[in-house]
Amino acid sequence: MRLTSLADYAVVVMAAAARHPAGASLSAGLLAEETGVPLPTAQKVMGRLAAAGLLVSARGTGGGFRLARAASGISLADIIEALEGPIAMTNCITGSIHDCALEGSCRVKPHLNLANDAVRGALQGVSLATLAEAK
Amino acid sequence: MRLTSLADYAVVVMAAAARHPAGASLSAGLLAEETGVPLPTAQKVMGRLAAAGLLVSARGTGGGFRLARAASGISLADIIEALEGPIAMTNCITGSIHDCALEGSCRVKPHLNLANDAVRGALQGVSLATLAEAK
DNA sequence: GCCAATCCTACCGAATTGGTCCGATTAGCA
DNA sequence: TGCTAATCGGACCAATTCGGTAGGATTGGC
Repeated sequence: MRLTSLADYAVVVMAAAARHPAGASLSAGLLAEETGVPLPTAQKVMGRLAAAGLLVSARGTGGGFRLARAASGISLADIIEALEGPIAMTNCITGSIHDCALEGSCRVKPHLNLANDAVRGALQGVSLATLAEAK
Repeated sequence: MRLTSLADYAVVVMAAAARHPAGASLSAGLLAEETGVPLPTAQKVMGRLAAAGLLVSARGTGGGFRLARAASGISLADIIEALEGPIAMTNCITGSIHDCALEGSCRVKPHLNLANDAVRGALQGVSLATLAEAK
């Protein structure tokens, strides 16, 4: 139940980006310096955030990243899913993967489904706008 | 945000144990057969559950495990913590570990604290008694 | 006193993660 | 119009943790 450090960095970087005026072009170097995140790591994190559609990237001189949508429309769950994949406590939650030998006879799965929804809801309830607030 | 497969197995095994009469001596082999969990894995999982105080172990012939307390007094959070350690989304949540270079200047930590409490609360709200129900 | 059953500890291979480096692309300028 | 500088994008590599296995220690029964 711990998120990876890359996801952790992603939250910090996104919060820093949200403090800038909307639409501004933010390079990985700038945000790395503001947050203290090592530059190479920031690059990787922002690349994945862009691939997930949370950031829009522009290459070349003067390029950089900007938020794909308003900070209030991005949730903590969105950021975590961008780095770690779907929020699913167990493999059997996501309908596509079926590598659990117990599937079918498992008697706790329905209950875990409810618990998973509760966790996911808690993370979706936190918006990036909230995370960017001063304190 | 995904729990390890050992923690997943622990939930299944504990739920199976909770379906037996309270106080009965349950060997790892019995529960492994009932749940479909491989025996060596079940042994390891139950050993950790005993170390965490959720199960009480007895050695020797006729020995085995039994729940340390009533199923209604054991939460999903307890089981997960027994296998994975404290439920803390980030390292900086637990007061003892301080290996984050951003600490002190990090501006999102207070918000993550709230999110972490929400997740933990969701898991503490699910009792083993509920997990053991038929469906 | 011996034997069988059971739990406990230590070890090993494998997969994911975290980090680094180099190449591809674009805008600006001479 | 060609060149340079700046930036993103993808590929590679070491390290940590996870999952599984095997052997040893302990206890109760015959």
